[in-house]
Amino acid sequence: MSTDIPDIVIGRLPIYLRELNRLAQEGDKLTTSSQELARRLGISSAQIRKDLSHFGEFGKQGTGYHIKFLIEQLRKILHLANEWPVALVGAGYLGHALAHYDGFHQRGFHIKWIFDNNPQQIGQEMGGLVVQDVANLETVLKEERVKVAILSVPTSVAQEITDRLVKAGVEGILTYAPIHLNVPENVHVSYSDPVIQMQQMTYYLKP
Amino acid sequence: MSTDIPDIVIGRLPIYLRELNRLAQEGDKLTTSSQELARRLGISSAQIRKDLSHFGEFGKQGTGYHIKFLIEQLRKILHLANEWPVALVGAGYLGHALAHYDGFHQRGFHIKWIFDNNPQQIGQEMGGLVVQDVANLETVLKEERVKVAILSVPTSVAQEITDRLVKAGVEGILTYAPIHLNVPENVHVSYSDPVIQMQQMTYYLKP
DNA sequence: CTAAAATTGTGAAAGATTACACGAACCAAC
DNA sequence: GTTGGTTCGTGTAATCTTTCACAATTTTAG
Repeated sequence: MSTDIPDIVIGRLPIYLRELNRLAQEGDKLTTSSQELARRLGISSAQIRKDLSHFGEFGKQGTGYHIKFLIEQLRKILHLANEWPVALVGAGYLGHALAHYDGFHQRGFHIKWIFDNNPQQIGQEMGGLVVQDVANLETVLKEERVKVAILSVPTSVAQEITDRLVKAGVEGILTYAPIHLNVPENVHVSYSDPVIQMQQMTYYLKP
Repeated sequence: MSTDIPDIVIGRLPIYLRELNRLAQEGDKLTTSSQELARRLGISSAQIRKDLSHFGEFGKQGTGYHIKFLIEQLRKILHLANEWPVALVGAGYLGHALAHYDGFHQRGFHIKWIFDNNPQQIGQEMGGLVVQDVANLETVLKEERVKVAILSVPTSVAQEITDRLVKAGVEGILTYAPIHLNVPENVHVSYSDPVIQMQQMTYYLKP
């Protein structure tokens, strides 16, 4: 009931969760249907039902899904019941933007530490936190048992910092560095490179 | 030879291109192989060969691929021969980071305009550009025939700005707003929501 | 109470993607 | 030249993913 669920299914659950939260906030109704979600997300209703069916029977025929109940179920499935403490490495422009983004807090993540190696940055306040010396990375992460980190460092040091994060016990990394990272099998890496996304789009456009 | 190439194949081409550029920069050799690329990117060599075979025969048995030649081919395939002018909408923290990111320029994109609706921001310099009033969005985009835009605006106005971009002729949008955007069929949207990525990872982690 | 409408969960079919494995081509060494 | 080691491109098989379509259940309306 657990490990054989396709990654691609897991990948859609947060999107369902996000839309369900929007529905809950709109506050028009208590329930929704796979069809309504499908219409709002531009995917098929059968896929939504099939995806959810991997985890249980959350709906009711004729009625659909109770919004708040399904939100709770998805939060449990995705291990979002408790807030995840997150370390941010790299306090450049992007790190700055991430530190100030309030979307994390509302959706299960709390950036609690920011690290950089720039003496000009260390000690400065940023998004309610104080930038710490990256030299202390291992100490803090081990002590606080931090499991997830966000990487917004220059490409040249991305692999090196990754190795240090992994050694310090981190098991999930969201990286903005435009390179493939080598990590052990038990560590999950999620990539975000805007240029890759742009280059995928331009294939479909006339120059 | 064109429209029947799977999206998922197109999605990997920029990743190959990125790694090829790294190889070219390292400057050790003139050629590489599907095996070397595969090892460096963590995917199978057969997949790389199959993907490339959709577009032609770029390699040579026994030798592999000429790095610079393959880079040129991929750039053509992805329509990166000429630089794409890009409009950035939203000059908050994230817009700020994007405006200062030099990775665009090096890889085929040039952010040429920044728009915002905040009078405090309008007229200010940002990443070598002057923030313009979003009221002028349509005028500028139509006049300059801008095809791609990056959206870093608050969720509340994302759909509204999207509609305006589409009306002004934009056909590719990279959005950081955490909602699904409704667009006509001919418009391509690429999503980037860090929380979605984090939530996908936490499924695989013990809380 | 009954009939019509809505909606789920799912087995089976269809479709898409990846991996396998091998002939053909090329190179290097002797 | 011939041999041995590489590597590509690709037809086929295997695997994975999506869609279809329908019985079962629930709600709504008369």
